[in-house]
Parts: sequence; structure tokens; C-alpha cells
Amino acid sequence: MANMKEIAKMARVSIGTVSHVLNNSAGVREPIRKRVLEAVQAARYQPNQVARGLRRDKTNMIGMIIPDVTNPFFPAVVRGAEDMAFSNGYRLILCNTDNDHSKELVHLNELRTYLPAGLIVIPSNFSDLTVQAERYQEAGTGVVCVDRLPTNWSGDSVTADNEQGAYDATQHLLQLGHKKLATITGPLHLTNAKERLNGFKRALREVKLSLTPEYVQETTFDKRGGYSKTLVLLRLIPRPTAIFAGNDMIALGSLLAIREAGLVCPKDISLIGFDDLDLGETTDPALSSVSQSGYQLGTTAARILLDRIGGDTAPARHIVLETSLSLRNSVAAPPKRPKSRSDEPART
Amino acid sequence: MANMKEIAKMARVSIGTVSHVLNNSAGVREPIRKRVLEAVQAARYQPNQVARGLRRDKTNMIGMIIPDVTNPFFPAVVRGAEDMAFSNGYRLILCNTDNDHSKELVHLNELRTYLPAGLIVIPSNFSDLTVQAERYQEAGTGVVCVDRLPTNWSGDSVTADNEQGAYDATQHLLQLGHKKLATITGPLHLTNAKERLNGFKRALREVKLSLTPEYVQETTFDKRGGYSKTLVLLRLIPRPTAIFAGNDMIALGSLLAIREAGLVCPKDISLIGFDDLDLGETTDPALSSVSQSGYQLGTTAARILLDRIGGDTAPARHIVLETSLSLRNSVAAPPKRPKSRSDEPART
DNA sequence: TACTAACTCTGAATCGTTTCAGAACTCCGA
DNA sequence: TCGGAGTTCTGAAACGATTCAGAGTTAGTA
Repeated sequence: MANMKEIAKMARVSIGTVSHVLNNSAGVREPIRKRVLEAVQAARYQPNQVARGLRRDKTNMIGMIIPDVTNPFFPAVVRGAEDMAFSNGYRLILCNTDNDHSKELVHLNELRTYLPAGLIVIPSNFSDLTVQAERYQEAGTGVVCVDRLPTNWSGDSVTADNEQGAYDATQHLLQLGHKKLATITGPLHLTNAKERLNGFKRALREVKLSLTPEYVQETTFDKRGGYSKTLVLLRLIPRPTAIFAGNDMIALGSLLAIREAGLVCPKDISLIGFDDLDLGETTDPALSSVSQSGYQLGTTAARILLDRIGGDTAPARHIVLETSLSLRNSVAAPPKRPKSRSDEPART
Repeated sequence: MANMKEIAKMARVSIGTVSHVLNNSAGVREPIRKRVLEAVQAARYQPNQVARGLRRDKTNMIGMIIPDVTNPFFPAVVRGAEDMAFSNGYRLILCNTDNDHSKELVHLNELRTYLPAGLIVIPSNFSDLTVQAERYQEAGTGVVCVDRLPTNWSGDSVTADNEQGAYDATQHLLQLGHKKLATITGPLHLTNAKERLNGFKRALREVKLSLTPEYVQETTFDKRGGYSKTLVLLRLIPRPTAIFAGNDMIALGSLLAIREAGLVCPKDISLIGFDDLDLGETTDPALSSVSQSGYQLGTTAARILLDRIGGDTAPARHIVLETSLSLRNSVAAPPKRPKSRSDEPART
């Protein structure tokens, strides 16, 4: 592959001049500039990014650390980040942590040797990136947290308005007349799960409904968790008439459990999720959900990083994106005569 | 960050010796070796991957070019590749093409300047990587194609046994007694779509069923395509009693169209997809599908690449992974009295 | 002991850029 | 014509590793 020295020779200029033309890093008279560009064209020259990275002590790569690209919510975030990065000349290095804090640390430590221009992180369970992130900051490398935050995270962040989204969903259920509302939350040490629970609670508090502790079930953010906790909820007396699920995967598990218990959603029990994943459209009934844009989460995070790379040294930004309610068929008014059916425990 | 020179000074050896210890590239006596390793420990030294990459003319990054990480099938492939790469000390650079051939070319061209150790590509529509791939091969960089192949691709490849999987699915429908089988294929210029159609045809041929041309509909590999082509199929007289969908996204669209037409799957019409995506479990009815392991596709591709990096110069390998049938509830015997219902066009 | 072969280790060159100090040139006014 | 201020261009050093030729050391044999 051609290198700068060859271009310099072809254009009969010094190697430094070639660099200056390519980077606009110093004035070069038009005729010379043109000669260089022609040589670049002729040789189909492309600067070696690795050499450039070494010299600049910073490559055009952005590290992206996420729990698992296989989990349906995260690819949208990745895609958003990649699009924004790519259109500004940056590439994405993708790392999966499986929500394993120690694997996250390994990635954090080793990625630094690749001299990334920045880092986008969706923290793992029990993540505490603070120490590692500082090491990056020292090297002038920005770190942005997305979707959920480690405790005490004080750096840049982009999240959805989880609290408000959950509040809106809960309020919608209340307006339909539901009084017995349950929720299945994600792991409450994750900020997004906790915020969603807070929104749920606030909505209840506002209408002076007291919270039955058994109506709040904590589990992992997946189908299995939703399934088993829904079985628990369905056995309670009185049985809840509506469930707010911490995310759509939990809601999917719920749906299966409800079906299996011989109940019908939304006639017997209403269900609403969070994330508004595509797969919620094809369930039966189609799943209502709090919609948040993973894609926008990704683009925004990358945007912040690009600003930091460009020299923005303003204090940490905490961007909170709005959510909206996606109403489909999994929500309805509560059953008319609760005494006749819904106070009985479900058969399981 | 500490560099080799500092380690050399700390261990009172030359910089070359440090390198030899770290890479086992020459014999070093135990006491010296130990001194070096202790210095490495003490300074928490990690070799700069960018410098190493420049010198070696090859980094430990693997480029991965896929259509769209947001499409539910691909993340599994990415994850498989990442796991295999990571556990061998390699990182993944992820690039999305949106099935756009020109965007694919851009990625192909620009990735080379990052000196990747190899490339894993899920080709875009109308992809022809041959020329680009040769440029990589010349630089000693392997390129592996996954899932589908560009026409005339002669390099390494990993695909599922699309033909056999489709054959199995179709045969299953035949054994249930279906005679009026339709298929909705993906874009037939994609090898995987074409192979699946071939498998479908072979199964029909074997039982001497002739193929009605209108029963074969080609579309894009997505929900919308499945939806609209299913509407077409449902209006045919006689109406097909079973549909083999080119992938699960098409099948999902089919399911929606069937429901909307007032028909019931599988009572009125059976449906079977391809890919066995998770989301097929939560539809109603749960979707039967030909199961292929995207994850294994990914690990296998990365494995081949690692072998090539390790110096394997054997002729191109074409690995074909087995599929299996995942039977759920979307398939049943054809309706008993075809005359009474299924010969009428569906209301739409 | 002397010589050779084998083994260790060193240090400089190198990879392809960027960047900095300074050389060379241009232009203008006195 | 000369001086000096701006411009434009050059060339070498630097980034941090790998690697190669060769210097230095050790061990073995006659």
C-alpha cells in the first residue's frame, strides 16, 4: 500500500507537506496543494490509521462496551452510535460484558492500549467504572455512560426518562380504572430499574393508592424472570388486574405466564412493558409499552463523545431523553365483576 | 502510560529483551526473564497495541461487516464472532452496510487502513467483494463470508445448510398432508434465499407435486414483505394450506396478514419460518421454524480467520452448518373439508 | 587451554505518520 | 537594492513497539 513517502516523491514535495495538505495543518500554495492531491488520487493513497494513531496518541476508534448485543434492546443503541461515529470518520470497537463486572473491567483495561478516542459504556450489573474512567479522562479520553449509570457516576451520561415513562404508563392504567396494580421490576441496583419503580410509585401516590408490597416483584430483565414473577403475582389474593413490567422482555414472560394460567390479556389482566421493542408488535395481544429510542441514546452518546474529542471541556452533561406511550392491545379496563373471577387465585 | 523503554530501564535490560520476554520470540535466561516480568507487574505495563500494529503491519482487530445489527438474526453472529475473537486476544470492529453495496465498499476500503488481522463479512445485496477481498488477501489478510455468499465467491465461507433446512421444513408440511404449499422467499439474488427455494422445490419434486408459479412469491427478508406477499397468496384460488417463509421476519408478517384476513393459523393455514429467532416463541401461535445457529456461524467464521492468521494456507474452506426443525404450534394438518372453506378466497 | 558452537542479550533500524524548528522564498516599502 | 515580516516548505525527531545482525557469554570438546 502506498505511503506518504511515495506521495511526497510523486508530487516532488516533502513528506511534511503531504501531511499538511491532508490535514490542513499549515498553509500550502494552491499549485503545490494540487500536485499533492493529484498524486494522492493517482496512487489511491489512504493514510495509515495505525501510524496516525501512534503518532497522535489517539486513534479514530470509539470503544463501545455493552452487556450483550444479543439482547434485543442494545443493538439499536449500538447502531445509533455506529452511525454517528461512522459519519464523522470514527469506527466502533464492540465489546460484550454479559453483565459481568469483571469482564467489563478486562475490556476497560485492555481497550486503553488501542488508544480509542472515546468510550461509550452501558454499564454491567454492579458496575463501578469510576476508577477506570478516571484513567481514561487523564489521557484525555471521554467516557459516556448510556441507559443506566453506575452508582455515583459523575461523568457524561445519556439515559431515557425512566421515571416519567413509568409514571405515564402507570397513570394510564389508573385512568382505565385499575386499582390493583402490580409491577415486576428489573434488578433494583440498576438505576433504570429503580427509576421505573419510582415512577410507578409516584403515580400510585398521586391518587392516594397505597402500595401492597407483594405487588412489587424484583427480578432480572428477561423473559424467564417475567414468567416466574408473574406466576407469583397471579397467585395473590386479591389478584392484581394490571401489571407494569420493567421492560418488554419481562412483559413477554408475563404474557406467557398469563396465557398458561388460563387467563386472557387484556380481559382479565392488563399488561404494559417498557422499551417498545419490535417484537411487542407481533405478540397476541400486541404489547403496549413505554417507548424509548435506543437509537437516539446511541447517537446522542456518540455526539457527546465527538464534542469531547473536538475539545469540549464543559462540565459533565446528563442528557435525559423523553419517552412516549405506545398503546396497543394488551391494556384494557379492569374486569367488571372482580368478585366473580379475579379475586380467586389463578389455576397454575 | 508506561512503555517498553521504562520497563527495560527498571529491569536493567535492553528494550529488545523486554520484547522477547513478552513475545517469547527468543530465549531469555530465567533470572532476566523474571526481572522483566516483575517490572511489567510493578508498572502495570500493557503493550501499546497501536505501536505493535504499526510495526507488525497487522493489528489484533478483526473487521466485521454486516448489513444491520438491528436485524434480529445478525447479533447472534456478531456475538459468536466476538466471543471467539476476544478469547484469542482479538477485538471486533463492527460496521453496518444497510445492505447497501456502496456503503459496503466504503467500509471495505477504509477498514484496510486500520490493518485488521482479518475480515468477517455478511455480504450486502448485490455484493461483489471479490476485487476488494483480493486486495486483503494480497496483504495476507483473510476474509471469511458468512450466511450468504456473493456470486462467484471462492474464498472461505460459513453458511447454514439452507437447502436441506428448507427441504426438511417442506417435507414436514407434506407429511402432514398438505398439497397446496406456497413459499415466500427472500431476494433470490441472495444465495441463502435461493438455496431455501431450491430445498422447497426438491421436496415437492420428490413427491411429484408440481409447483404452481403463483405459489412462489419473492420479497425482501422483512415483516412488511411477508405481510404483503401473504395477502397475495391468500387471494389465490385454490388458497394454499401452508406457507414456508424464507425467514422468520417474513413469517411474522405472514402471521399478521393471516390474522387480519380472519383466518386462523394453524387451523386454516400452516406456517413455518427459517432462523428460529427468539421472538418466534412469543407469537400466537408460537412459530415453527428451521433452526440455524447464528452464534455458531460467528464462532466458526472467527475460528477460520484465527487459523488463517496462524498461518493456515490450505485451500478455501466452505463450512456448511446443519439446521434442525423447531416445531411449535404454527403447523398442523390441512383443513379437513377444503371445498367448504379453503377454496374460497379469503376476505381481505 | 584453545577453539567452536550454541545460546543470550543488545542496540539500531524500522513501521508511517505528525509536528516543530527553522530554512527558503516572496513581497513590500524605504 | 536591501531589510524584514510573512508565508511556504523542508527535514528530522518522535510515537512505542518488533526484529535483525551481531556482540558477548557460556558450555562443550579435543
